[in-house]
Amino acid sequence: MRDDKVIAPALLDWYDRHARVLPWRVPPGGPPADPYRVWLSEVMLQQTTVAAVKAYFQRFTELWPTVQDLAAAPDAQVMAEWAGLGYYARARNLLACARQVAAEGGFPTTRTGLRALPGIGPYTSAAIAAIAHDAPETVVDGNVERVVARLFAVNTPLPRAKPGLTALAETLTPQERPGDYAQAMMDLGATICTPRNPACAICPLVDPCDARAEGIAAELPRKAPKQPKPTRQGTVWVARSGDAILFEERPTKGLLGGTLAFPSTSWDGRDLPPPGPADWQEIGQVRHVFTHFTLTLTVLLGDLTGNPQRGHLVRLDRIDRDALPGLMRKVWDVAQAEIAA
DNA sequence: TTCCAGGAAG
DNA sequence: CTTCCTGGAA
Repeated sequence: MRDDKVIAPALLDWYDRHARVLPWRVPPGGPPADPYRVWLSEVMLQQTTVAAVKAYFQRFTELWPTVQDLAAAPDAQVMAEWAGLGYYARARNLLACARQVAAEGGFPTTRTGLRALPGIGPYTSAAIAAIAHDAPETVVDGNVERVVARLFAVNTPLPRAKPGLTALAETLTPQERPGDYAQAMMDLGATICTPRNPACAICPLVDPCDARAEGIAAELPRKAPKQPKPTRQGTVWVARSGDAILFEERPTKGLLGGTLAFPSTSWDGRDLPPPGPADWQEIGQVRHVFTHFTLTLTVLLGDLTGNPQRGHLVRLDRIDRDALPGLMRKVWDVAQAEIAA
């Protein structure tokens, strides 16, 4: 019978030598990390890769070094700085959370207290408690699910396996250095125990790993088959008026909520009229893949011949491509190419 | 070109 | 259980 007690010490020993160096990280065994920086990085890392987050984290901490600074920022500036990172509800929750924390004089120190804040769920609450306060909380992200599924050779497919994997993960969390341990688990998943070709030959946990023993490490965790994505259609209007272009804020709830956009139909079958009178010309199409559907938008360009029905005009030299979400950047690029031609 | 990884909210 | 995006790998 395997002794699970060897797992945490072996992993911590590996982490002391191989911890990833990241802008929001404190070295192994170092002083506790700043809760604000841990929180900001973890929220950005929700559903986002480390590589994509780095530049955004640098920029945010430069603009807003403390949670009080962020709390005082205007909504539109935060949305613009977040543009391109995706899942824009995170940005709205980020600001709501910052304001609540600033009003309360600082971050809660317990997982339960953190869990009550906007945008902080089971993963992020455990991560902040463990990393910033060295609390013995069990952090379970996609990396940890994979490592644990392999260590215990769990064949149940995700997402059904999740509660069991969490329970198994909890049995491994040490009382010593739980913060470093949490980061070590995630580093192991990100660099050694990878989804496709796990580097078992250099893994510090190769010895106790059941999946490795059974030769099924690369097949775990198993996943339920996924449904095909439907395709949706829509129309987007790039409306010119002299040296200005028509934009509008999307409603705060729903897809691309609160972001800056070109006026468009609703994409769910409901037809909306053009934002104003113009001789609309079709100039191309853009394709964009969301989590649950693929969207094809037909791009129309036109010069307004009357007052727009909605939105507001932005002068060409004031348009900031980087303040647009990915889909609207594609639309803008199509329009730019046409305007230049 | 398609496939896939990656948490929270309602 | 459904709704939320993007970029990097295959």
